[in-house]
Amino acid sequence: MHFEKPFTVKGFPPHNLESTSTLSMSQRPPTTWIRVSLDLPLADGFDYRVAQTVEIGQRVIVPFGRRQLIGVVVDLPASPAVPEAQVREVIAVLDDLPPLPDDWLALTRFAADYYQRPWGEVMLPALPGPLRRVAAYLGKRAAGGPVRRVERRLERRAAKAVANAPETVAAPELNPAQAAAVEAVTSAKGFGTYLLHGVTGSGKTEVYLHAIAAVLAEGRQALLLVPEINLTPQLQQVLVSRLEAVVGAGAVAVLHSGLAEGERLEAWLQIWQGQARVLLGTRLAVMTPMPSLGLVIVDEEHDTSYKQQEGLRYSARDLAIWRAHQHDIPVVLGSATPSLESWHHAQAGRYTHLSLPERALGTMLPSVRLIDTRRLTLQHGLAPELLQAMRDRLAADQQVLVFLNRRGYAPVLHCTACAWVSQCHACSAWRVMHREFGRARLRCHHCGAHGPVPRACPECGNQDLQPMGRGTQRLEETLAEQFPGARVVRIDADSTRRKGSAAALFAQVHAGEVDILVGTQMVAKGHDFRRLGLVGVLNADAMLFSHDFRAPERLFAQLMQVAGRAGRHQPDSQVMIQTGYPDQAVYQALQRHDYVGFAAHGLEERRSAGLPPFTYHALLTAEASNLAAAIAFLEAARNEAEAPASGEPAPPPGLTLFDPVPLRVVRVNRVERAQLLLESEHRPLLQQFLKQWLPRLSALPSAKSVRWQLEVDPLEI
DNA sequence: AGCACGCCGACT
DNA sequence: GTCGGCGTGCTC
Repeated sequence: MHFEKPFTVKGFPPHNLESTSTLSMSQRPPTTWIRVSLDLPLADGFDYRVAQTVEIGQRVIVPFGRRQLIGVVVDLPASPAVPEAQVREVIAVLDDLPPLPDDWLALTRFAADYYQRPWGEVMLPALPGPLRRVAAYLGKRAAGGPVRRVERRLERRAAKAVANAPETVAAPELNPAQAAAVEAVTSAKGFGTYLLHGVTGSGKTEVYLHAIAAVLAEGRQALLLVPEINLTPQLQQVLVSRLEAVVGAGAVAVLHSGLAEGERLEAWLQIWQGQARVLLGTRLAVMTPMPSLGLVIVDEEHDTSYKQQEGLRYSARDLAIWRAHQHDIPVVLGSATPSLESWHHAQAGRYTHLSLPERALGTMLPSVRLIDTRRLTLQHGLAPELLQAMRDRLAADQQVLVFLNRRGYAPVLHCTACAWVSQCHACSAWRVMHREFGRARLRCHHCGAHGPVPRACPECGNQDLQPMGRGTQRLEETLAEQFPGARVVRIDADSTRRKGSAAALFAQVHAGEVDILVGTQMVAKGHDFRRLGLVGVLNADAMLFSHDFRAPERLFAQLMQVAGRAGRHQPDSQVMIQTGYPDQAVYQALQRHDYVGFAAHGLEERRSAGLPPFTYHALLTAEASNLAAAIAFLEAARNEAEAPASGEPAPPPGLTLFDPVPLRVVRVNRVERAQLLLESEHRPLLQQFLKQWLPRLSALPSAKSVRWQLEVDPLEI
């Protein structure tokens, strides 16, 4: 995202919990009408009557039909928008918190407009659960409300706390490129977007730490976003050890969906009050009120996890940039493989490009070797050259990582006598063969349905059913056979399902108790394996021919990331990629560690094809029990745009509506899905069109028989 | 989205 | 005779 004009925001003095329950009921006359936003897909606001003084940003409990809901006061209208007889009385005005601040209201309002959702559907889910649940206030166990509960917990903890000052863990010296990056960010005056481009191991984290320390020294707050929960513990540790010694214990707060509700509320309050000064969190943290925000950092900015995939489909990275713009402060986007969107902005000079060209420890990047599998006989899917390299590395007491982004034992089971395959009954997908406790089972990765492996083919009775292809379980089995002396461990979504087991498995690897690590993309991010000398990549080609135009970009980022696990401490480390298409641009660029060349090539393709970042997309998706109904709705939606029924404007020139098409996996859980893509070179034009088109879609007769939703800036089409 | 009302099929 | 299926309609 890019913004031309900065705008100013009112300052927010830190709030103090002590004063909140006696929020000043000033001398002003009582309010009569309030407009309240609720978490409903209906309208932006509903009007109520109230007999006391109420401020914008306060939360209220209101009757809605037979229900009671918590909403946020967004306006104090002179008169209600509906006849007075329809207007009901507010049940309670909540004053356990100060009114939500103006800048937070503006942020959520922007997100609601941009992503085309009612305001309340953005605001309320952005609040910690207890603050938006009526039962937390009116229920039997409310006990003064959730905020009071957190206060009491903090008091108890403070009474018990022994002053354990963290030890001035010394900051390592910055290399010149790091120092220049820190200087650029810390000397910035006002809003600016900084694209920090540095390979894995080049020391981006150190730049973040210095920049954060600088804003803390000014008495301001910093927001650091990471793509995944898994990445918070190690970063939290670093932040605490490096920063809390300087600014005091409790300065670092963490927010992600893995926290219990109470913990989440506590961190959220600490940040809003200004007691906590650094917020480390996943995408949801971007909506936390921060009264003295001075710096925003988005680590691994290219990561698709920043885009929420349900409900409000927002991009936390884009909202983070908007927030920095709103507060007139710098925002740093860090990545080894920036998204082409961000790279394009940097090339055009809208973002400041900061580069960390070297590995901080001075070690070399691993060499990348492409193994052309077309004229090779593979042994259980492994090239002789890779097997030999593995033997050599193991003999040298190094670790080996084999990356295969496909979990399970085999992607499909098939009958050797007829055409039967293990198809899912509810989805248009194969059931994947898994080995669980020594027993084979068939599992659908889309709907989760599972069952035993049939003894004989259900079609022809043949008893010889064979797994086709291989997943991580089968690879683990093969490697255990091929390397009888080696300790093989598999890390994927299946082996880490139980809470804490991922951490335990990674700890084993770090402790050197593992020789060969088999893993999916779970192992690609963040981890620094000291003895790792070789990374083997299997079956990456699958992603090469995906229908999605972003697939090559994603493959490149993923393989760079996996490759980055190697050689951070081993001087002669190597990456071996098995491929049937070694001439593909992605692989050629990987071999040269050439992000810049790859990005230039990718952007040129995007430009000539008229794709983002040169155009903007919105995607209308429909689900129904049958595909025809979904398509019919999308056709009606397109007709409504092109030949509007009742004097509404036709779509402006410069906007393209494509044909409705089925999704790649058309049926999931007995629901069939299709989509309609909208494209424009001009973002405001697309926005304007959507705003007046969406209400008309709700009025279509076919809208009632399908479930539909609109996504702005979809990442997958 | 909920939650009601409402009008037709198999069961304590 | 009721429980319950989801169609349709309303919520400041």
